[in-house]
Amino acid sequence: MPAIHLTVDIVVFHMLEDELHVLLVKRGYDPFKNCWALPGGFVEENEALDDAVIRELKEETSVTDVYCEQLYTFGGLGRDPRHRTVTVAYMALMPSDKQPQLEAGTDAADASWFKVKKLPKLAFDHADIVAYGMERLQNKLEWTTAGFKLLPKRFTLTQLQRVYESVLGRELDKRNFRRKVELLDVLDPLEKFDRSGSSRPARLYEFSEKRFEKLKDKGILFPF
Amino acid sequence: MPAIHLTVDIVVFHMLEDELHVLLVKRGYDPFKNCWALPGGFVEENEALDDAVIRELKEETSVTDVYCEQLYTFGGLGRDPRHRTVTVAYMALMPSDKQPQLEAGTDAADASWFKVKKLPKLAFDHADIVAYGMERLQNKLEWTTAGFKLLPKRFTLTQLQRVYESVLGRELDKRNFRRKVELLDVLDPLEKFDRSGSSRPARLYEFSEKRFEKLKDKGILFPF
DNA sequence: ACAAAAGTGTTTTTACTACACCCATGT
DNA sequence: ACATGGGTGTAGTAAAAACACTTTTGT
Repeated sequence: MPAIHLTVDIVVFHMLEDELHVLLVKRGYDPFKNCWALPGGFVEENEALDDAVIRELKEETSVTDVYCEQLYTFGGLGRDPRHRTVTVAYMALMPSDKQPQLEAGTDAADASWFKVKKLPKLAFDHADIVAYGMERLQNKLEWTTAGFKLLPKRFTLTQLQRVYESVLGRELDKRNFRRKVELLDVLDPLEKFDRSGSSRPARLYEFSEKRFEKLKDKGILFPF
Repeated sequence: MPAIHLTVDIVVFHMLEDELHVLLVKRGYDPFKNCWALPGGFVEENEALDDAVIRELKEETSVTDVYCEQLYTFGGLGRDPRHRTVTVAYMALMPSDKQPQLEAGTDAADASWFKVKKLPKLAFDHADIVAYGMERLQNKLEWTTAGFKLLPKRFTLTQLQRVYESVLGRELDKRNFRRKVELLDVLDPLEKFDRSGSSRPARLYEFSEKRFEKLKDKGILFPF
């Protein structure tokens, strides 16, 4: 059998202060020592790919139960200067109410969040992987309910709009956005309000899985 | 290093008699001896993933220069009863004017085309892979110019419509389809006609890469 | 009272759907 | 002359885009 090393790398997206961020770890060892890179690591022999992702996420953020999705497998020669390494890239959507404890893992000296608009130089071909993840997230946003997976359980419509704006990289019209959301009919309005701002309180909403399922039954798959 | 075997499997799509077909090979060895399976094989240590696909395609069909695209990596446990095997699935679009010579490869006793509507039982999880490929092709058809890659250089509008109908699995309105194609403005009409039928000859067209590039410059990315 | 974000409708434009007949050729 | 697939236009409907003011709270 050819000695091909198999790893997973994860683009973890997270909303901080109305801006989309990505989790990076500072590498403690060569190659690319002290360089920022995506969290990830080797796949074990008796471990499914998806389980490797869950394990790595837990090791580096102590967070479980986040949405994960496979992106693409990068298998060119010369990705890793030392070995032939093929990596299966994933993205994860971490809700903004989860408080990840960024722990220095085995081969990670440090970890922190970076705005997708201002990323440092990355190790390996990880810049390509992040770009691919962004593209996927942008597409998913318009076809699926991925946007809600970046928000806490209760959120305001403006928060939701900020997710869309930050991911798509452009401003959206408030009224058209809200009409579209209302038409979708997957949000439950609450009798609670966000009073954290210094202006008129904003109504809080919850995403309703039940209503979303009804849409699918009607054949209206992803009206977003 | 964990002993994980890495393979590629390819869903080769091809139009035959106005119907979408998939290439399958009959396995000569266990596991799944005499069972139909997707063409594919092990990735070599000094070979990029994409090159492995090209090599396998050439070995089994003697065809080169076809459009290939990575689909998904299947990495669950127990896919292969003997080893831990991770496979990177690809799809290929073979134009209907390429005449593949289906050769009995090293581990393929036989090879032939099957209508996607009437597939036999497949080895491993290859049925899942074909289903995934179909889904991808259907999506690509509406957003990209993938449809043209299944046709010969010169084709009639009806041929093009048959591709769409066969991939999407439903009939389309002739006039609406033709208006949409005209609006796209990526076809060059020729002063040649297809006289193979026993009725009025149909005008032949060529896909124009130049015009397609212009669309992209205008920001109209994929109007299909 | 004022600053700051929340909330709310209408019009215009554009894309999508449905639908029926004549045309050019081979046999 | 006739059978066969090629070729063409219009009207109705639904979705998308552009656009400005009033409301409610905290300070």
